[in-house]
Amino acid sequence: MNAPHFSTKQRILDSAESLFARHGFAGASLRQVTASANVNLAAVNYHFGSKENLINEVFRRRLDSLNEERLAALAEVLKQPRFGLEDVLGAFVRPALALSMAEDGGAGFVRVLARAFAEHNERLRKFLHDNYSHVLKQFATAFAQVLPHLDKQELYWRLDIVSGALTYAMADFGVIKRRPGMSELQHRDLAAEHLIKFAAAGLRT
Amino acid sequence: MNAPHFSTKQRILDSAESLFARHGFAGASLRQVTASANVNLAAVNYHFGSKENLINEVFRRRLDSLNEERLAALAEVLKQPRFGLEDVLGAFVRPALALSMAEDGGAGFVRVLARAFAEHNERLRKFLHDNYSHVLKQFATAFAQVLPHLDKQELYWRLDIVSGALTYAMADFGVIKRRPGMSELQHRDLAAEHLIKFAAAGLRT
DNA sequence: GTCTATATTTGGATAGAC
DNA sequence: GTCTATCCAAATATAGAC
Repeated sequence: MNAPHFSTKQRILDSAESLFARHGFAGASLRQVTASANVNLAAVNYHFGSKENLINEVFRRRLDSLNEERLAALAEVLKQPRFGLEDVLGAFVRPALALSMAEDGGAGFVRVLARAFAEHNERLRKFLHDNYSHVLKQFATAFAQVLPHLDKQELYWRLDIVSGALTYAMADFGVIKRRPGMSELQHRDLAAEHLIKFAAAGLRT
Repeated sequence: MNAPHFSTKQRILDSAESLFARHGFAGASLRQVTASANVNLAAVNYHFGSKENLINEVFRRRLDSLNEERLAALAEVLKQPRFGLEDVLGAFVRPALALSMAEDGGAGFVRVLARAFAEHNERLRKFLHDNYSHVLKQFATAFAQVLPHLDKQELYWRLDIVSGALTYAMADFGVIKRRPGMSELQHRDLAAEHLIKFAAAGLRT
């Protein structure tokens, strides 16, 4: 009859994610994090070594699965004989949107992601590049196929801007309440449609 | 033969703007700011009273004129017998885009603005609301005229999301180098066109 | 693996001389 | 208006008992 066990590490990650979303990486202190997680201050350094590494692990926990889902969705799209810009965008947007509307705190993480874009932090960019650049690469290849008129350099900066704007928008979408009489799924699909149309306009022309 | 005189206050504001853009409000310390401005540490509290108030003044210095320009551009639009969504968006986007491409450090400020959106900081939101809510209000009225199918609540959250995404995109546009053989003005107009199309897609439907 | 206690650094703010 | 010196709070990190 015990409550399910949540490890100290898990609780630290949950609290850190939530506090980083609300106050930023520099703005949230380890004291706030450990207090909110009901663990001892020293636990962070024991489990993660440093605040910097804790930040990395907050990203890794969600990005490993999020990016797997994105790549799986992209693989499905690529199987189709004819696919368009909206299909590729869907593979990028839908998994993140699902996360931003999840019950388990995923909404907080998307806001952390949005912060990471706004920060342009060198150290963080390096970590993300080291661990997930293959995802960006595969998407860039797919985008190049459906946007053949853009040269490589132009494509890259547009993707950078559009993914940032999209992430920002998704971070806010998590907060939007759905219309009464609309199912969770309908709400998500409608949001995805809007976002995809939004992003497509930023990439085409 | 003296170099033009820049006051201590000006230099502090310049340095603060640049450092807030790069490291965030919590991430940039007053020691960094004063060192970069070549002024004494105590000067910040003498001239501004507190770090919090320094942040406010960094915003005020640019937003007063930026928002004036936006309102003037909007007034021009409203004079026209028939105007559309793109016209209203242009009045919002073009002055900010000009700032983001200015020589005098305005690019840094647009990145500070983007951070403010990502932060969702309560105190900062209150300051911006207290000082500039009349601008948002006038634009919201104009947007309501060209988007009559959206109810008030829906319009408001869309404006919030779109203006955040736009600001994020503009912050990055400042860094984009223009194509060789394209004038400064052509480059800016092209960027504005893209951004307006981008935002229009997020608002229509 | 978790705690208390503490070392060390850094940051915001102020007092008081000039 | 500007400087030096300093106070005090808060932060990261670690040492060592349990």
